[in-house]
Amino acid sequence: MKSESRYWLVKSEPSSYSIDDLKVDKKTSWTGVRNYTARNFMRDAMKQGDPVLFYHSSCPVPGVYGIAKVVSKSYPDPTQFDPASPYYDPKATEEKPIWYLVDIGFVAKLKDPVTLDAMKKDKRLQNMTLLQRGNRLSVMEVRANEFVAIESS
DNA sequence: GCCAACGTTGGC
DNA sequence: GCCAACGTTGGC
Repeated sequence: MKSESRYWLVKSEPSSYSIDDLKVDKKTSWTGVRNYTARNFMRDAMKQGDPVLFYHSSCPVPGVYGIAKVVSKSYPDPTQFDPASPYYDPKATEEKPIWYLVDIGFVAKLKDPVTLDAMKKDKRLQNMTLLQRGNRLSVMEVRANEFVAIESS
């Protein structure tokens, strides 16, 4: 029996990694997430094939710029073991990793991004986690209807 | 560059 | 286990 997909949103600063970078790379490992809630989503809940909204943050026009999908099972984030990496975590060991990630694959770039401003004005999106006050999660779940509303707009 | 909101750390 | 201090995020 095939399980239902869940829907996700990942944030990235386009100056460090944009939807155009993902289009070129085809897929990338989502390294550097150092928040337990976001880690738990990647480690425990994100499954291969799950659709993902690709959100650009900290840029002139924040918003959803593309569609991606989960293309791997979860596995330990290798940057936690690398002393040269800004994401190095001295408390993590190969035997007892702390941080997990999934690979994200390119699906499509939106012809017109769905801007944060437009999302705030869309009645269908009022309950989105992204729009809740003070939310800073870099990986979060999206409801199916919200995903469709954004993908098809 | 400012600042509100939030997560994490560490002293007690 | 509390909570103040600190660091980070991210929109503006």
